[in-house]
Order: sequence, then structure tokens, then C-alpha cells
Amino acid sequence: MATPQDRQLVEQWRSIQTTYFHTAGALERALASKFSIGLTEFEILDLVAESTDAACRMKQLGERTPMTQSAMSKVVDRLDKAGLISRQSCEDDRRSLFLELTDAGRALHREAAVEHRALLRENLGKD
Amino acid sequence: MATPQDRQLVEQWRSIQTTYFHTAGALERALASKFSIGLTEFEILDLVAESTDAACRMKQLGERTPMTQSAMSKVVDRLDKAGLISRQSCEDDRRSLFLELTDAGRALHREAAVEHRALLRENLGKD
DNA sequence: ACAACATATATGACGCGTCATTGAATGACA
DNA sequence: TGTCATTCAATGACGCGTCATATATGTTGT
Repeated sequence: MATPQDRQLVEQWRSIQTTYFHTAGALERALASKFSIGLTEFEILDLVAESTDAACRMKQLGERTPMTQSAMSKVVDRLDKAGLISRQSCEDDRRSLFLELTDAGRALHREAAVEHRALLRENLGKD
Repeated sequence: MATPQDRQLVEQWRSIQTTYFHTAGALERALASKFSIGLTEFEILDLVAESTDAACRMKQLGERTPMTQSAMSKVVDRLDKAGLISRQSCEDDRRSLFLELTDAGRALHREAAVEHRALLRENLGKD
């Protein structure tokens, strides 16, 4: 029943899990303690920050992250309440939302990104 | 500020996240609908099932998974309540717990493992 | 034998993600 | 134009994981 291929798959999966948990945990803790935001919050900031064009974004952001639509909605809500992002409704399709970093959001992202990259280097990099 | 190395790290990280989320999600849904257990429950069953020696395990299991001690405790508690695992206190160190699959647990694990491996193959395998 | 410390597991409060659903706007087409 | 289906986002109920602790047991040094 337990073929060698199966064992190898399981090993591979556990390795992904371990990397994911350790890295996500480290990011989570660092971002929370230094910037009072969660990892998912940072990730949305990061996506919005690197998005060049000015389309109706909420939706398209969903295509660039494995997050659920519902999760995104709540994260964005928190970011909005924290004054880091602004939601403005889109003219040509009033179901859609247009996201934009506030100045505070941009500033926080700039600092947090440094920490984020550093931790990725520590956790994923070939030291 | 955004060096090519940074971008590459971020890409690598997003790729891990995507794989993790998609695979974990698929496993979660399949195990829940077909066997009424969560992914973490299955993972504990899996670890206990493959554990050959009969040591006081709770602790050592913690070393083989990225799960928190607290998370493990709760998962094991659920498995116990579901009648899939039994906890017996360890003679030589009464702080420790000794875990063992029940017959029901062993049976469920056998079936669920097939599904689990199949989904890993789908999600991680080079199709 | 007694502190003081260390280790194994459990638990409660809390935050976040998920699912299912809702509300609103749009599209398609007779 | 009116209906029916589709799409975008928000929401409430719920379950799980995390942190900080609690509880019990063990160990060490004097």
C-alpha cells in the first residue's frame, strides 16, 4: 500500500508544510510586533504597492494570491479601518472596488518590506 | 530598494504559499467531506500510524510536525473524542502521554491515506 | 528532604479564515 | 424592456490555531 513514490510525495509535502509554517510564523511575529499588522495584511499592501496600472483591483488582486475572496474582503476591511488603504468605488462597474495605498500605508509598506525580505532571505535563502 | 534577489525571493515565497494553500485546501475539503476529519487530524493519525516504536509519544510527535504543542493537544483531544485514538498515561513519566490508534482509527486512516496520497500526487506530482 | 527550576500536556480568550449566503450591479437575450 | 443568470463584494456563524497561562510531574543541588 505504501509505495516508495507515496513516501516520497509525503516527504515532499511535509517539507513544504514545514517551510511554510516556519517562514509564515516568523513573518507573522515580526510584522505583528514591529508594525502591528498581520502577514496577510502585509501581503495585500505588497500586492497593491507593486501594482502599476490603475484598474479596478479588488478582483484582480484575487488572482494574484491564494487567499479566498472572503478573506481578502476582510483583510482589506481591516487595512481600510487602519487607514493604510482606501477603497473607492469604480466608475464603469459599480460592483468593483478600486484600491489605493494611503500615505501611511505606503510608508508602512516601505519599512515592513525591508523586514519581510530579510526574513525571507533567512528562511528561504541558501544562507 | 527592490533588488532582483528580493524579487526572486518573493516569487519563491509566493510559489510556496500557492502550492501550500491549494494542496492543503484540496486535502482539507476531501477529508472533511469523505471522512469527516480535518487535515491536521489526518496528519496526526498518519504520524501515529507510521510510528513503529512504542515510546511516550505526544512529545516526540511534536518534533515531527510544525504544529504547535497547543494545536497538537487539541487535535489529539478531538481524535480521542472521535474514538480514533487513545491516550494512555505513561508509566515511567506520568506527565507524558502514550498515543495509539483505535481499530476505528486504523481503519479510517487506511482509507483516508489512499485519498491523501492521490491528492498529493495530483497537486505536487509532475502529473 | 526542600527549594527552585524544568518539562509534558491542557485550557481559555482571542483573532482569523472558510463556507454559505446576501445585496447590489451587470449582462444576455427574447 | 423585462426576466434570468452572472459577477463583485460584504457579512454572520462557525471552527481551528495561537498565545499566555495553568496544572501536574520530574529533576537538581544543597
